[in-house]
Amino acid sequence: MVRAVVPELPEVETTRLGVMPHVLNRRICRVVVHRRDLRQPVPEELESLAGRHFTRVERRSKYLIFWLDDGRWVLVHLGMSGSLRVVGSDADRKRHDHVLVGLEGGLELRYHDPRRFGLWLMGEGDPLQHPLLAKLGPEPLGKSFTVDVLERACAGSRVAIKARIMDASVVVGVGNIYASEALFRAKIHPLRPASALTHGELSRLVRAIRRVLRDAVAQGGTTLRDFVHSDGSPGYFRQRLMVYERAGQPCRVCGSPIVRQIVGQRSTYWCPQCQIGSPVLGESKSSR
DNA sequence: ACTGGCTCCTGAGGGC
DNA sequence: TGCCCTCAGGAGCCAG
Repeated sequence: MVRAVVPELPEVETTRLGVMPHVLNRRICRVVVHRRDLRQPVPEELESLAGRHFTRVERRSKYLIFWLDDGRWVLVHLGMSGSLRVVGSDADRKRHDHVLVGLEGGLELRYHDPRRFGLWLMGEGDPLQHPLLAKLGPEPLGKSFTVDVLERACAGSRVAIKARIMDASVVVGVGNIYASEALFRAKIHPLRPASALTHGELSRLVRAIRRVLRDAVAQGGTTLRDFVHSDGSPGYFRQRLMVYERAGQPCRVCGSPIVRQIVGQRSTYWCPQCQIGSPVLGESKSSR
């Protein structure tokens, strides 16, 4: 029952670290786009990159920024099912390998994305000013994500805290899996209205988000070899999950059955015993 | 200004 | 064995 792993921030960071050493300063021989219809059309400009090379690979939120030697950049988002890997250029192309970046030395950077929710964009200047990046909140592992910042974002908000921490304008990189996991670790009920949390609870939550993401990034490090010369997808790790996808199973701390409910259109899991709090919000009556 | 809901897409898994 | 149905989800966008 291993579901396809959705790339969350740790997976994106692991991808960056895995891909970077193989693509940096290696001349691009050719770019082939097999399917252009991702979330937005893959820019045709991409196919004229032969002769250029990448000088840096950075990450902002779940976006990867590949800097070119002429000042332009390529922005890649993995969406829900995207992955990047480096293979020998003679490796068989798999179904859903949509973008191939051939590099000197017989290597190829390949973008694989069955659901095509991903994104490839090009631009120049400051990528952080791009409309998709300009309004993003702080990086969860950076210094600017503090209790005060979260407290301000939650003040006066009646939204469930789980939805609040998944809002990229509050803090980036907290996807559906890690939102449930962080709330469990902070012992906070996911349905509590954001404004009802105390300073102490928000402080716990900030620490839990950082811990859960940092641990996952650290684990990702052990899978880096899978990014090269592998015919499979990158070996995304599976962190030991405490609640996610464990509905009905005993809580690893107290043994109570884990509860699942749709919150804000997304599956949400929690332990009714460990995560106390009186959700003031009504039942979600989503049709999904 | 907030907030909730819809949308893109395909593969996996369950039921029969 | 095989078909059909449902579900999952990042995040931009839109409407109330």
